[in-house]
Amino acid sequence: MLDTVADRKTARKSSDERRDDIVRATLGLVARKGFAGVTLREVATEVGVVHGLIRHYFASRDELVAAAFDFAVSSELESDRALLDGLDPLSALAGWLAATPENHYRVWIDAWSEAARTPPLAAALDRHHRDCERILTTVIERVVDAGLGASADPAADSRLLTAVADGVAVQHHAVGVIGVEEANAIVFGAAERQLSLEPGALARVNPVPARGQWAESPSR
Amino acid sequence: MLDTVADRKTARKSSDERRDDIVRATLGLVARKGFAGVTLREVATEVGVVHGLIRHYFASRDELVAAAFDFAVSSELESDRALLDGLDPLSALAGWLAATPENHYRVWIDAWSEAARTPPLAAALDRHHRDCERILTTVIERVVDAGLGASADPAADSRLLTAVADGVAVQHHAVGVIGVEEANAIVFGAAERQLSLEPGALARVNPVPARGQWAESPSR
DNA sequence: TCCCTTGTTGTCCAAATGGATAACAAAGCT
DNA sequence: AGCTTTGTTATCCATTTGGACAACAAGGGA
Repeated sequence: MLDTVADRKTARKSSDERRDDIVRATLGLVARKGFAGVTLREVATEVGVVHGLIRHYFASRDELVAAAFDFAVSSELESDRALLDGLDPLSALAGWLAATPENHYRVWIDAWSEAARTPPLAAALDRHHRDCERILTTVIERVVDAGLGASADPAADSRLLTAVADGVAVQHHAVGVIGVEEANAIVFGAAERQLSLEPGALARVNPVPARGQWAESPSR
Repeated sequence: MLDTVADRKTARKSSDERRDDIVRATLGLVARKGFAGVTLREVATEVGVVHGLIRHYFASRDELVAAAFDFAVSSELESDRALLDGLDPLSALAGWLAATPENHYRVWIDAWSEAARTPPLAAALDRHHRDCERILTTVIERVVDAGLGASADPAADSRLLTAVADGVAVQHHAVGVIGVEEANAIVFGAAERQLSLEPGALARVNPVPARGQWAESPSR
């Protein structure tokens, strides 16, 4: 029998592929509806399968959202490591501090509120946050080593700038009182002042390297 | 007949009183379970009534949580205004920037994530955020007028310090990577640097005036 | 005191959700 | 080709939730 287009709908996907689709769809749904708003049936619909199938891959709804968050954490970390290498210190710093995409940050804001009620999520959040601070610390040290700026305590500066970036992201993504240019201006300005860079050093980095984010399921 | 203890359970509360109880209980529940996790039945149980009664005061669940959030915003704003008056500039600044209570901030973090899906909540959040920035701007201007510090652009400094405070609050309340002393130290340090205060000026304010928060239903 | 307003309860209902299970079908192995 | 594994579907179920409604009872005004 010919392998017609109509046959594709019965084509079975490999286990890994399907699992990946489900996780990605879940993550996208988390960004739109929040952790508490994710529904097995909605995930299934998005993937194009019956909701019972999800049970075949994940023992429970909690396990599913945990897997989705883990995926977000690791894929982000992966792209972050990639960002670090192969960029001059100032570009790396600017790229790290620049505003991240909408759905990207929504997941984190949701994670902040859900962490209090979901211990495994809290653990993953803690891990991710420390990783972020550590990465920024390294970037700061590179800037200092290159003689482009100064920092008496890179770890402390990293913590402060992380707070600024998060707070600005809230103003930008959640509250919506500032736009992306203004958000970047505030964060860049704070970093320049804190690290004794020449004013405008970060704003001049162009184009600002964009931090990665998970891709929507590519097969749909 | 005597007004015995047993009679109290049949005592009918005034409309305003009951409504207030419901709103307060809802707000407490929002802090613990998040906006999406609030259930009419749970609110009713906490207040000690049947869940159907809530419908008598609020047309829908959405209206209830909106009312609860409005209450949080206004009661906070009220206590904030009170904080402003009758305090010297530095104490006001320190009191404003100091870490706020746990359940207090949980509501805001939840609001950040829910605002994207609940327009009225987004509106209230926007209003509140601007109020907060304006209040801090005023405090900064008082500090400058008193000759205790400097600010080229109080509104911009207010925005930055608000971001720092929010970001630090996330690290403290949601992620839990820092304690309350460390949180205050970071925010105070940032403010001292940004406003050219003498180092330690804010940390020396003692006792730091505590910002108010809504009270749990007092009748229970 | 009678009555009307309204705070309050108890109960019912349809919809949605997470989970369980049995039948089925596509792959892969021998 | 037969058989086992496992991806997949179609249903079923118990539970929870927001909402609707009728009956009741406490207060307050005439």
